[in-house]
Amino acid sequence: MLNVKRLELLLDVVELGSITAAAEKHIYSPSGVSQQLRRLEAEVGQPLLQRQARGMVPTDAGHVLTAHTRRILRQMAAAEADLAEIAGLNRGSLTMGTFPTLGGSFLPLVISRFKKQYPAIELHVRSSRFDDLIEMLENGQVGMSLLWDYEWNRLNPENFALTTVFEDATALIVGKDHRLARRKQVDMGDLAKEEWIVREEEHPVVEVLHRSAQAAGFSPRIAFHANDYQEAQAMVSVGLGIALAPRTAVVNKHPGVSIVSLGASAPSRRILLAHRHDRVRAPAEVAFQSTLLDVARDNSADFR
Amino acid sequence: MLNVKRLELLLDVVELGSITAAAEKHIYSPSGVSQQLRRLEAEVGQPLLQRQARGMVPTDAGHVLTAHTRRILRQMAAAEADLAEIAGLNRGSLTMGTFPTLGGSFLPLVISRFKKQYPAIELHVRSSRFDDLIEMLENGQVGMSLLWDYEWNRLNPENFALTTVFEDATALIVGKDHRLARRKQVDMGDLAKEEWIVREEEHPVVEVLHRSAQAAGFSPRIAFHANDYQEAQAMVSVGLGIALAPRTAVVNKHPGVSIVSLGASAPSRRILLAHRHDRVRAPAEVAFQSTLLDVARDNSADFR
DNA sequence: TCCTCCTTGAAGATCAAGTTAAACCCCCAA
DNA sequence: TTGGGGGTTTAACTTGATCTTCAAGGAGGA
Repeated sequence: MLNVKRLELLLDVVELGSITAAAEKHIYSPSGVSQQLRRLEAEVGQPLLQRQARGMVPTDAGHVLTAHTRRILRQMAAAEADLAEIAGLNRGSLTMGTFPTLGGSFLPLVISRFKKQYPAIELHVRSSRFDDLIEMLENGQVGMSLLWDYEWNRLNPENFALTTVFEDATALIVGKDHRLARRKQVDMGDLAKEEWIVREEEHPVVEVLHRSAQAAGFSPRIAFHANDYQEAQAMVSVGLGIALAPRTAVVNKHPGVSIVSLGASAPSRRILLAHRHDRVRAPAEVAFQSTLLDVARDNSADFR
Repeated sequence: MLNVKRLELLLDVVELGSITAAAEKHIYSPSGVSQQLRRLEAEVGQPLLQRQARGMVPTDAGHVLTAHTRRILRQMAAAEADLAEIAGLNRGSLTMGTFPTLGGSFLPLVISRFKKQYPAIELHVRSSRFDDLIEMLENGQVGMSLLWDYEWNRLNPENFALTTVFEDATALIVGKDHRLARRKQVDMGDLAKEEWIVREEEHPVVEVLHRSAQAAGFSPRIAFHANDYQEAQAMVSVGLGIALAPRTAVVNKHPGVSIVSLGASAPSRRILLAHRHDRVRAPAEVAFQSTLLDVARDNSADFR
């Protein structure tokens, strides 16, 4: 295959009219340029330049080759320009994962700001459950993903590079007419007599309830198993019981309920952004992470 | 500037799906390929490949770069092909295509003048039918070719670079004693009652007849199918019927016929010179084109 | 669990791309 | 004829990129 550097030299010799001029342009010695041209002619098997008293004149083959060289160099310049565009975030795409409660509250804020800031970048979001997110991260279906953990089952930072986005407190949901509805904050210890509405058994918030109840010295009585936080809020609103939920899960509050802080008496979950350690990240991904953390900082009050 | 060898490696890794496969193709060690890719990524300042459990997948930048690489490599292959062609043709030869009617009238004038002007250049002419000419253009058997089209089936200028040489009017051939033999010009409308002599059914001039007859409001009655214009003229001369022909097809007029202009009442065909867009043309080809256009200009009166 | 396939890193060998220095060629002027 | 100046070429050498080998490490499948 032809050597592009040599082609470029040929082009400059033809355009500038002499080996010396081309050598100056490339900060080479004339001798070096001469040798490269000789090799190029050997490669193509025919003379490309006619040595004349005053400089060089291309042969037919030289003409053809310089014309092709212009195209090749133009194509290479185009390639570099395109790469610069991607690095400059005028182009690119990224795919990220999230889970439902954040997909319905925090993430839309991030996406909205990111799209405003980098309108050219194609953004794909996949919402799934925890185990699927881990799998998608591992096999590369998503480049990064939002995840969560509690203090008793921390994610191992050796498996993924983890960045804490914010702490998502556990809040108490009570009916509008409940005796605690007006309180700013209550303690788990005050709730020993209550009936509870929980998510399906294996849902993590159930464990939050059991652990914090146990810490407060009682064993919760379960009145109802809900399928999602909307259903849970509806049941709370009609007085069937009270419930726990991550703060972000109830940013869209049901009109018939009140949200009360539990302070430090209930554990919070950590919201994390994860990506594979071995993955060299594209500029678009780094930019997205930065936007996401900005939004988290700006809106931290709402999730407390 | 990007290193083409590395680009080629990237392309092969992407296409073959693994570093090992690309290394085998190039008879390199996998380690060497891995190192080159790493350097390429360092050069462009961003990841190009995502290392995955099952092989490699290109990033956005990787996709863009491989696409450009294909073009660059294609361009370089074209350069080498052109050089090989020049080398094989002993400096300054060219091959062109034509079709019979021009090969028997216009083209000899061009060749005669060109040989006088450039005696050192070897000239090859291949005469063939339309479809073969297209194929020979595409696979490089001819560097340029004369072609023709009518207004209802124009050649696509995206496929070939086209230069109009001249318009070849459709003329009427009548016997010496025919009622219209003395006329300078007639209209298709005057020919509704005539018997026609045509070329074989799929010949384009048959379509010219049907279209212009239909435009003039009649359906032509066919008296004879001729194999070439000489035969057609002979049949016309004995009064079997009249015929249509491109003006250039009857520059060598049969003594027993008269040629009458049809003005705008019959469509003319366009005579074109075509060459491949991606072909950088040798000086000999450019010179030939220029001579050809000169001859067309000088002799335009004869083809009208 | 081992085995296999693949990728990566470190260290060294090799060869092409550059250098310098000197010669050469051709035209031109004294 | 001779000398000088533009330019190119050759020879010999240096250097650094590009390969290799060897070894380690990771992930999937029997």
